[in-house]
Amino acid sequence: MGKKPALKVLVVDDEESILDLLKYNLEKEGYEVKVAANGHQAVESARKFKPDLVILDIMMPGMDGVEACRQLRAMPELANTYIVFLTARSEEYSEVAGFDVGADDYITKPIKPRALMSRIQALFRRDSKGKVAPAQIKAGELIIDRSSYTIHLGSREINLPKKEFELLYFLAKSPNKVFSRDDLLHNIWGSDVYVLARTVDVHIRKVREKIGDDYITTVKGVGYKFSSN
Amino acid sequence: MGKKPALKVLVVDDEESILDLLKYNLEKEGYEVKVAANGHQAVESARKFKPDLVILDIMMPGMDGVEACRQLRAMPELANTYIVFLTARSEEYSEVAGFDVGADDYITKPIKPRALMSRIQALFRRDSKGKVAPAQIKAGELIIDRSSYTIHLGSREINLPKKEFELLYFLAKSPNKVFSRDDLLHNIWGSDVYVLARTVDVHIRKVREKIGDDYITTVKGVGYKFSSN
DNA sequence: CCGCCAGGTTAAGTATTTGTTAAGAAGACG
DNA sequence: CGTCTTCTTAACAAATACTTAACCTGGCGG
Repeated sequence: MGKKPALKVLVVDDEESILDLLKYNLEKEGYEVKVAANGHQAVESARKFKPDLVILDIMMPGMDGVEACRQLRAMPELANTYIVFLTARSEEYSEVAGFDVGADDYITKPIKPRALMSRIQALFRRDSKGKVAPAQIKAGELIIDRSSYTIHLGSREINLPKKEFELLYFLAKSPNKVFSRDDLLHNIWGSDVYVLARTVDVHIRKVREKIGDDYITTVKGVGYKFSSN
Repeated sequence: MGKKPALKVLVVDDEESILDLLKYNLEKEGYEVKVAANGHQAVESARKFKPDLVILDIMMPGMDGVEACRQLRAMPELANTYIVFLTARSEEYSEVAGFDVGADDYITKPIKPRALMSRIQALFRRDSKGKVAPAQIKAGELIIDRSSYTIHLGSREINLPKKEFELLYFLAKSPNKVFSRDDLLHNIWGSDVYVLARTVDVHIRKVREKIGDDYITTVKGVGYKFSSN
């Protein structure tokens, strides 16, 4: 799984306990979180922070959530941002008002952390589906099939562990292009994972052991490439 | 690529405000929309209109959604039509009833326009991949029969509980394709059920216990797949 | 020749993921 | 209601993958 940069979430509520609860849970899930205590702060923070998701309490002193949402929606740089309302169970009326100003979902208090996290992941999931990663790559005798997560070499089916598979897949996706170890680490391990660059060598070796030495070429002093001859 | 004809949606609800809301949003997305206020109108309209999708309120005076669905499903010309139920959040029981009569999805009120549109697009996207749920799947010694909710392994008939059956069926429907635990949860448990991903493991184990270890393969770090060797 | 550098190879320890079991919760059913 | 089944969670065991470190090899400049 190529890790992506952390998704950014802005949480807006006037109750500090709610902010803490959400911040704690979101960060535990790997999101980058900022908080704001009212509508004005929210709008201001959003402009700089450019969150992927704003969780917005409807009832707040000063600028309320609905108005804040309207202003957020007016910011073109937040066109792809999800806005989710927090409402007390009773304030049903707000749902309607909320969707009118472009909210994507709403969450009723009291907050159930696990359900909430699940829901947020579902929101983002839709988004990321739109990627164009070929499901199958062929090169000579080799077929790399992402949907079944298997490799075929001639008639033989080979099962690679995740990292090895991702490594081979990543290289094969751009044949003949050389990637440095750091490129590979960044793209396959993720930007926030700290492992030694030599780890790549070991994985390369294991892949070669399984598919032969013909497909991955070492470019000394630079890195590795997938050769399609 | 030439433009395709607009997809047709029939919305059935006894509340006019709901009809308006859905019609407005669907048309904005480019769908061709017709509405009906009750089950009878729905069935009648569907016969002529041949919608690609019917959004059907469960609770309606006169013929209710479940019965309407049954009648719609009985129309051969609607074999490829999706039927989605609208339910109030509380009427959980209806889910079961709904799927029994052949609904493809359900949506809880209150309606969240953007989320709903996303979901509908996802439905149609699935369609274009050409997946029509087969009633019977065979693989080696194994026969999975959806209509009787049983499986046969060689000459032995096995009864699986619902979740285990759905899990096996879902995997077998796309042989060799790997699904993450989250994929499985969302497709089998539903999008608003919050259970731990590890729950899937336990069900997988129970299925394996009954049909043997040969059919479901673990792809470490990724998920499970049905292997059709 | 020698020593150095980059990568190859191996093996061991560590970490992560999955398998398995069991117990309790939640439902179904009479 | 009580009983039985199914579902979910938690805990521990087992399997496998990942990372590191150490050593090996071959090329190349001094």
